[in-house]
Amino acid sequence: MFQALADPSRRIMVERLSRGPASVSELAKPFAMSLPAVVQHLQVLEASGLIRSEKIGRVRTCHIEWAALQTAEEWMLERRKTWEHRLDRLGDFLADQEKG
Amino acid sequence: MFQALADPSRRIMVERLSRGPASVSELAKPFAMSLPAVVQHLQVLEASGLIRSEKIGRVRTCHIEWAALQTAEEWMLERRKTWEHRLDRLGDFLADQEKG
DNA sequence: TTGTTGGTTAAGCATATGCTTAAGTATTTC
DNA sequence: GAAATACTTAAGCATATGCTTAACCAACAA
Repeated sequence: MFQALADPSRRIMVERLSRGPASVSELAKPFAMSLPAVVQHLQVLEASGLIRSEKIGRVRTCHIEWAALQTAEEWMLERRKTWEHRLDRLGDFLADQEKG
Repeated sequence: MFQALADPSRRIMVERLSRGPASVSELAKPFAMSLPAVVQHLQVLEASGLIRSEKIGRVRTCHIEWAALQTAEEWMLERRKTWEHRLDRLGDFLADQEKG
């Protein structure tokens, strides 16, 4: 999932999709690359769970799967919590030093 | 930066460092890979701004650069805000439909 | 001063990644 | 039904990535 977000083009696609669903060719517009390349990126995003897509007629529509993005956000949060907890303990230690 | 977090080994290193600073060999312990491999990972992390390190005597100590992790977290947040804003507008639209 | 520890440099290698072109296949639209 | 649209499949290719081994260097420690 972090892997999927590692590529700048894919992040742009996610940004676009956070503004609402879009078709493959719509997503391809801002890029100079070929359509198959775009589709490959979308496959990576879909495999990672970050987006979902369904095909109606001949157009495939993609949309964000919010839950997945939340997972990544939670990982960050978890790191920060640990970090802050550590700083708290350090603060307690320093306060104890002062007292004692 | 997302690129740096894309690798599982590097994420484990960041997790370890969120619990406090550590030396290179300390960070290497949980891994089966060679020391140069670990150092290469640390170089990627440092280049991305996620960690910093300084060498004292012969031991290099690494610690998290919190600001960078925050940047990634903010990106996620930004996506969610856009998404929620979109849902709000959709809600307004539906409410208007109901009234009209 | 000799060895050990902690890390660094350099070279090489296998696989993964991001892209391309060329040739399909369904669906509309005219 | 012919042409255009919206992808899809397949093959190939250049570069990046993650790792290895082998040698090296600096700082302690015995």
